[in-house]
Amino acid sequence: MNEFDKTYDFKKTEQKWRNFWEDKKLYNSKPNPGKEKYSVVIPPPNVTGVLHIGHILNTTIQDIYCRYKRLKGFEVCWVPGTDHAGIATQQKVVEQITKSGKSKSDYTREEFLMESWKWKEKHGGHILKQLRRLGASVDWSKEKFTLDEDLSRAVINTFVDLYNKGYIYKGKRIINWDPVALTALSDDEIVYKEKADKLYYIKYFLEDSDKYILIATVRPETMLGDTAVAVNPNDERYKEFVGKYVILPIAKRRIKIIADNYVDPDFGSGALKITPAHDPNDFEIGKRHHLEVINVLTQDSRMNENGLQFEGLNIFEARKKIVELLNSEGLIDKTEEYVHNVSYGQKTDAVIEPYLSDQWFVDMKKLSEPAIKVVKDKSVKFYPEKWTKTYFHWLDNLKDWCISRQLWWGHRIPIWYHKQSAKIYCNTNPPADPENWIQDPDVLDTWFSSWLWPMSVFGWTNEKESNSNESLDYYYPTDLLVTAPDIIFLWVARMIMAAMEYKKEIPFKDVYFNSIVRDGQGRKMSKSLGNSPEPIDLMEKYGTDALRFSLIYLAPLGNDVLFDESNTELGRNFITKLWNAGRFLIMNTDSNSMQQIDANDVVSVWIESRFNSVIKKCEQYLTDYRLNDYAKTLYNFVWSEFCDWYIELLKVETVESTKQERFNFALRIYQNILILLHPVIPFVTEEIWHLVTDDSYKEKSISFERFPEYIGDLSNENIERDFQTLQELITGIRNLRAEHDIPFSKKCNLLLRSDKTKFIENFRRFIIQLSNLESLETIQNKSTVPSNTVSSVKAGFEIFLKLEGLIDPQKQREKFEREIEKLQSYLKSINGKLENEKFLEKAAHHIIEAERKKQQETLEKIQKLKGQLNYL
RNA sequence: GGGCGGUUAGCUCAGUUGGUUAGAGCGCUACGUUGACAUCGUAGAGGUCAUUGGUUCGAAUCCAUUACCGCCCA
Repeated sequence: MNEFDKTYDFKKTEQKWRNFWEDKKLYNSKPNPGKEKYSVVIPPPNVTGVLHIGHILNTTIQDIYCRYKRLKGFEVCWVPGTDHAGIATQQKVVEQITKSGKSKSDYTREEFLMESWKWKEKHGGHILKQLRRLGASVDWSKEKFTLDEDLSRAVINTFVDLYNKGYIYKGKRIINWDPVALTALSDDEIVYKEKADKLYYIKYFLEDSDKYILIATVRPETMLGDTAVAVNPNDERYKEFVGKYVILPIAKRRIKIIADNYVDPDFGSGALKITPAHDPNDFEIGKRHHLEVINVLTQDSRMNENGLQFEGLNIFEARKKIVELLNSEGLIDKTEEYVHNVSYGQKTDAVIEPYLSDQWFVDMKKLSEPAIKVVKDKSVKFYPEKWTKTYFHWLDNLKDWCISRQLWWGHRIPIWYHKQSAKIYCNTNPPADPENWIQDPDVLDTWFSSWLWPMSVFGWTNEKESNSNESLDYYYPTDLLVTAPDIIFLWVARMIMAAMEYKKEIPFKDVYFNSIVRDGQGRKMSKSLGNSPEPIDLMEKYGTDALRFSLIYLAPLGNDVLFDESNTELGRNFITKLWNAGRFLIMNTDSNSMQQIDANDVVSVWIESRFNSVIKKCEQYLTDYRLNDYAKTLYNFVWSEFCDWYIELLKVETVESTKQERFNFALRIYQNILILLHPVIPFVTEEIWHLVTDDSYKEKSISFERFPEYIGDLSNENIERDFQTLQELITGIRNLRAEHDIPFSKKCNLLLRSDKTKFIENFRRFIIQLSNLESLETIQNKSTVPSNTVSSVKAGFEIFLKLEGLIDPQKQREKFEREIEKLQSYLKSINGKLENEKFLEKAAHHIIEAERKKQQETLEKIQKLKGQLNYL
């Protein structure tokens, strides 16, 4: 047997148990028809990802459920993996290439992909190593990657299938175009910076009229692509113009004046030039009004052939020339200084151009209907439920999903265009005559593979024969998904859609949206702010279990958690407490045999009753996904009951049972506490488990013990009530001592006035030892007490403490008067209720009874205090 | 602008279907090393539950209003 050191040293143990679990493949799973399964798929982190505190919370929650269900006897399977993160990975590879003095254009697509795979082999999966460190009880043999051969097949087959069903189409859309990198960017790759610009007010004359409308714009160079002028339909100033035409300056084109609610009458002149090719809002307006779309820019942000005499100039030169020309024609009414947000490419620092381009879309309408239904009818349950509102709101306002990305790293779109004809070929296999076709260069959005994840990790490839296999049939649908709420649309909703489309079955039963972890000031953890504590550092400083426990303790269901490094102390201190309790028990136990011992003394019966209710609470909280309550329940029980009271009571010699019986029983309770705590703090509970069990457990893990069961018969209300009285009495005595500055080390003489002589005799030894008394005398109610005592009233007992020195009667009197006053105001509020006829008429019976009882007790206490006051 | 959520002790937060003298951790105060534990023990101080109004015998809890804060979507 190992030794219990004075404090728990996680550095010595964590690695040991991590290896023990992994080497023995304890958490590997295979379909076992004899057992009920519990399956979870990890939200695949990005291969370029590094562990942040949010992952710790997310992973710990999944681990708690996997470990809990294992302890409940389920066949648990937790699948790990990563996604290929198209944009992020490609960026990393480009960075690497740039560092070596080359550029992406020096590589062919194939060469670039080889570099990407090399990068992935070298750096990818780092985050999984970090999750391993966290103790995640995943099945490593099932690790998946979204670019794995079979998962890729699922993606391509799904594209082809949706294309053939007519759900996928190609369309024009405004995207963020980086004119330097020559690629579309996602919104995440853009930074906004404030920029001082000029707002030009340009006169657009009405056709055949000397009236004009003023148009305010910061981008006059795009006016060559204007195809309408829009005003707000409620704007009285322009009502008469709607439906008429203006002549666009310079281009001299005739464009219509339209009315649209989008226009803000208070901005600029209240009239807006509409350039559908160069502004996403204008594009939407253009669609609504069937406007022509005229692109005036090239891919590198120069004026194209539609730029007339300005063709070839970049946007800044063109702007200058156009303003000059307008000025010379007297068409500029005024200019204003204007500060606005301009988007720049994160990497290139180029001004991002909203650019119209061809993209692939999924028509989401039909896919969304079953997805709404299964959440509405609670086949899929959200925890906390409030997120269903966000979910429905999004689905009700669903837009089509743009799935094409101008990248090389990812699943290439299985579309080929015929070189001569306009024919399009869509198939999982390339055309038979590849020389006559060109494949679409784009790849699919990474989420287009993630949305298949709960199916594809179990071997589903969207081929007929893959619809049923041993793994899929056994593990699917999964039981729980734990994820952050910010990807409810990007991921959760789409997984449900894909599952309903292809499996005709939900992908998971429960969805737990974990808290967002913020810093001490409530800011989201972010790399640029540098406010995220490095989880690995915290794990090294406080221990992995301490970090896990602290986060769970602090993260209530549904609220964000503000996390500061010092919070980790909470978990560390708790673990030390738990450790020391075990250490003490072992120090006092001869054998650590695992034999069943029945409680045969009052203290054991009490703790068993208390522990029994803790089991019930823990199970309920786990079922309800109230993890911080689960952690708090155990924290409070271990610290405030097991250690503060039970262990202290254990130290008291009684005649009822031998020391060995008492301590062996205590050890049994303690072992069960370890099992209850194992899901949240796996390392330390495994370590202690091996210290408090005999050699036959040497090769076993606590992970496969049985979760203790709640047994109604073990609850004993009478004994619990007695112990509550005992605790109040002892606290009252200690309190009285503290009030009179009697150090705890000094033994006192005590007198209890009460008729509950039997109670006092039963608990005499406990009262004496836990209050450190020299003597304990009992006298009947109404007996007189010797002078030179200080007193108080607690739990229905009158407590008299004999003092050696002089007593200050004035101080005593004031104390009593204060207390009586407080009780009387309390009594008044109770009387108020009991004298209220409506209360008596309408309140529930047990509420009234409780008030009567309170009234009675308060009256008695006041009486006793008054007696003591008079006695002074 | 639309949607969702929050406001309880100095700080961070619990408070489950309305019925407590409104709780916890940290911090604070006093005392303390009795053979598990100073990463500790014992005791204590500290709150008009954001505002205003309503429903009710009874509101931190339900409804409405206002103020402030946060998130998502445009």
